[in-house]
Amino acid sequence: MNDDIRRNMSLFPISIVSKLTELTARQIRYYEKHGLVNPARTGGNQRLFSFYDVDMLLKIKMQLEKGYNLTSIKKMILPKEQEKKKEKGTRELSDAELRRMLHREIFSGDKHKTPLTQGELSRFFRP
DNA sequence: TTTCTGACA
DNA sequence: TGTCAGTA
Repeated sequence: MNDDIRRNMSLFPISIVSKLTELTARQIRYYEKHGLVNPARTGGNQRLFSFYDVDMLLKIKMQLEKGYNLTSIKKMILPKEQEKKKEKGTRELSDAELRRMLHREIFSGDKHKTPLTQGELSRFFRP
């Protein structure tokens, strides 16, 4: 299995993505409506987000914190999304490492909350 | 129980 | 953007 597949494999529901990105489900759905992310759907019409989507949301959040409004961000990100999908990654990632990291992020009881920031996730694919 | 869509404030 | 309703 290569990185591209892993990156685009849909894995988590909105609740998980919400925790990972610290965005509300409302915001995530709103961004999707505006085409900033394109999660897959389950048979029951549930959204399934991939690492790619999560990374994208983290970038959006970054810009938001920089003071950009959604429409500016949309113009910045939508064109870039096309380029990125063409990029080729050859890095072999450690599944164990990735799972440990995700497990910590997803199931950590609010004790040692370590929110992900832009790049934290993508570094597993592009060292 | 969780998520989904649409709608109002 | 938060939140409520009515579903699936």
